[in-house]
Amino acid sequence: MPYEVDRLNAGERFSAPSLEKRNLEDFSERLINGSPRNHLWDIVENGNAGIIGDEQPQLLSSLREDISAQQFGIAIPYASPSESKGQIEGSVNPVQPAPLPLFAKRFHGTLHKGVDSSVDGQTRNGRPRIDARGKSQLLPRYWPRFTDEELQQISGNSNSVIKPLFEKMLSASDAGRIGRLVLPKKCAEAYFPPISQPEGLPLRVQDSKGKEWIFQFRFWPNNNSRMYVLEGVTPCIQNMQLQAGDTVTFSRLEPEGKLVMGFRKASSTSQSDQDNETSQTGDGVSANGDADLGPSPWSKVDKSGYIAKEVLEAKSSIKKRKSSTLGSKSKRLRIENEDMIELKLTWEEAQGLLRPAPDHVPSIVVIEGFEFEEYEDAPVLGKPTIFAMDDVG
DNA sequence: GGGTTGCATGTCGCA
DNA sequence: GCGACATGCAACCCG
Repeated sequence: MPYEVDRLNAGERFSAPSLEKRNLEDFSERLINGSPRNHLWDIVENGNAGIIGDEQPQLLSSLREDISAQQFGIAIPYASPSESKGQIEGSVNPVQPAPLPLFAKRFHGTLHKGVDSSVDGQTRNGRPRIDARGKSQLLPRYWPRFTDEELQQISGNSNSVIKPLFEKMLSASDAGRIGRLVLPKKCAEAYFPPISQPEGLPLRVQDSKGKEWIFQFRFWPNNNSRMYVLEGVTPCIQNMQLQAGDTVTFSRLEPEGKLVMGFRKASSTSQSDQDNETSQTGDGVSANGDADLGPSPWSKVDKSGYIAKEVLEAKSSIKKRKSSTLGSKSKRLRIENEDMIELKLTWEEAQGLLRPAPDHVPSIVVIEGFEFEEYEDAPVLGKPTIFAMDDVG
């Protein structure tokens, strides 16, 4: 799959310490805000009917919730009229991946695959428009961290492009037997069809091995807000042998519009980065559920975190879940500490990924003997953009 | 009695 | 202070 890196010159550097706080905030917001709107733009521009066009009548009948859902398909992102309008007006890359994790080191391996400067004009500075400030702002822990291998695996050999949407670490209750996966509100509202009734609607999701699941996407009234959940996820979670602390990822196949659910084992994330070793269970079934699919890309994704755990560990995952002595809070702390380590590493790496926004000349500031380049505008972070070609190239 | 469902409540992080 | 989220728990259902 061809890749491009927007406006990234590895040789150029951006002086991170010189970033003003507001610029960093701007920067992240621009990244974050880009995704949902970009997707809507895809739909509007490409006339993408999502998966509805070829979906089961049963599913169609369930999509009574909203006319927009019927038009755009299950995977429609929710966007307010104003947001939609703003997006249409915007100049975005039609196939730009969804929110880029600011310091996601798993993109690291992709970044040197080439630079295609020909697309610079598509997304000015590679940044989504910056209006709708604060809207659709996803917490960093929900930013998807996909490697190119992961993306390729999900999209398979088809011409589909995969759009990372978000990811979520499974809590104890998510991975429990109740079968309810609490969805981050902003993610749910951004990437799932809008629902007006608590009953919600069925949502068809394809897992990483192509198996399709139907979850009930719904919400509960919660104070004056909503709490979005996916119900009926237990079979899927058990099938994937997930447990609390693991991460499920949501992405979307374009142009089909299919929601794709992947996962990442918590225990393999850090270890895999150190080991750089692929493991697969003895029976040929990797822990991500890719059973005997031949040389699956999962099997070679050393850095992706999609690394199989030992088969015994996998088999005992349910028992372990019950016997886990880690409280959810302490587990969360532990995991977030791991993220901090990851963040530190990636920040160093990110130094090489940042470059100043064009048309900005830095002012040199000397602080304690060190020279810093100070920019008024936020840096541009190179990121892998998957682009698809149509019939005419 | 066990499982499921729907809501309430506590905690935490962010503005 | 408020919103989001994790989880507790009571009500309900079903075998």
